[in-house]
Amino acid sequence: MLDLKFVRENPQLVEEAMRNKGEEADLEEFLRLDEKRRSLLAKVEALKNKRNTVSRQIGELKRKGQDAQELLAQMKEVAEEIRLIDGAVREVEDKMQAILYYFPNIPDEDVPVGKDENDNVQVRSFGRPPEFSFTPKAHWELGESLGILDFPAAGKITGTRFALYRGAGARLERALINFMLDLHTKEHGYTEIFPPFLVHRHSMIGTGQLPKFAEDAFKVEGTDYYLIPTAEVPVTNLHREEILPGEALPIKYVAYSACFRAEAGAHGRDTRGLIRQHQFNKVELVKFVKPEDSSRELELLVADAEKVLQLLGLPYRVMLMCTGELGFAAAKKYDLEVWMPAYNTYREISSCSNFRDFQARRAGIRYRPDRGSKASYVHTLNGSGVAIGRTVAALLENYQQPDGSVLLPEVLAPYFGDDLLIKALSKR
RNA sequence: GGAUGGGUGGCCGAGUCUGGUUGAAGGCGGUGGUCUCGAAAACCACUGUGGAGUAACCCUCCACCGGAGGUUCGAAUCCUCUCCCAUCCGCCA
Repeated sequence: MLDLKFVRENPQLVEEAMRNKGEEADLEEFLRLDEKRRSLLAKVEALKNKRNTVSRQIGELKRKGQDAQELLAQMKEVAEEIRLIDGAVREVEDKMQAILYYFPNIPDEDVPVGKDENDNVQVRSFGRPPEFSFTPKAHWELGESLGILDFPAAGKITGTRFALYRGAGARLERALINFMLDLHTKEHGYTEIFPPFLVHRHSMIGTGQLPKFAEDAFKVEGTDYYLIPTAEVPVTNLHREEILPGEALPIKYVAYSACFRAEAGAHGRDTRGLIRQHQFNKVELVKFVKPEDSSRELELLVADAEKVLQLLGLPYRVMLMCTGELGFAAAKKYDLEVWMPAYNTYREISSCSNFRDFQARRAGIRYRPDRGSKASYVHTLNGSGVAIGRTVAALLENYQQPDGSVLLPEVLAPYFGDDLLIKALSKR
């Protein structure tokens, strides 16, 4: 959420941000309502002042046992007038709030202006796509022939866009979660959080999933609970409506969670494999930092996520997202894209964003720079560190052998077990 | 699910029965000062947030005692609804 005063004083910047991000909200109506609100406030506050003054007089008179009938009658009218204008003010404010929630965050100045993925800028890359002496198989083919991924079974139990992992597949998923959590806690200084997977509406609003993206979320019928689309939601809201001491910053959390996404509007895309699921696992990094540090902290966050892929030996590239790909709440975003042999291209495996004070304002997360000084909003950042399902897919495809087996990288041995070769079992 | 007790400023904690200078006693913490070679202690002063007016972080006014309504000239205080917390009982992984 943007600051009301910021919008009032910089309408052209808001306009520009909406244009570049491809977002829409009624800025003109908003500014008109703002004027109306202020004129109403001037009126009603003068009346309230009168009411307060006279009410005090009435109290005084009553205490002395004198008659206050005349003032009482007079104030009855004033009270009615106040009630009317207050109602009007609230109506205007509700409308303003509704629009304010729909203004996107302002992109950083170094974010390239662009429309779609073709305008993203590659920042750097790591590793080389492996060369195969055979035609590499897609991960779902490998997974099925190895007996470690069973999509038909998931379809039978639940439906499309769900996966069932079996045997070594299930163990690999679990191993990756632990590998990433250990890396970020032991090497990168994050504190591990295991959050609730269901949150209420205020949390969803706090991080920006609501009200605008309601159709992307799963809501539990008959309750006010939503299945989290990412651990970002519970973990960022951990400090909702709090004032953090300045010396506590930066705060760095890492959390594993299952993630649930309706994937509305993604019909027909990535229908096969692990790439796009209604439920997937993810290890998420979340930071709360001082405003002056957030640009640097984003770079560090990206580096922490990259470390995962480097250790796993997966080729990837770092992309700086253009304005059109930034998303609603982010001011700047890098995507990590991992090489997928069967797709013959790079696919997103991590998304690292700086939200500046956009989420913090919505969620009321502040800090006190020094003891005794005024509280102001923190900056929040988060990024996948990284998506587990897509990592499994990438490992299967990149480490596949001519005979259809998969040889996992050494670094996973402590988590997966010493036998890193996944072979097809003859059983059925 | 049933019963009871609670939610007040950065924190603790009065006030609610008996509505009226109560933005809210007192304490802690914080800031500034006196004292001191310096520090501690003691003492003094200051110390919430948001909004409107304004060139303005001076000032004036308005709002805020979990949240939303209501009664009233006037609500932290009375009424209704709701959320959360604690304890006990029941149920349960």
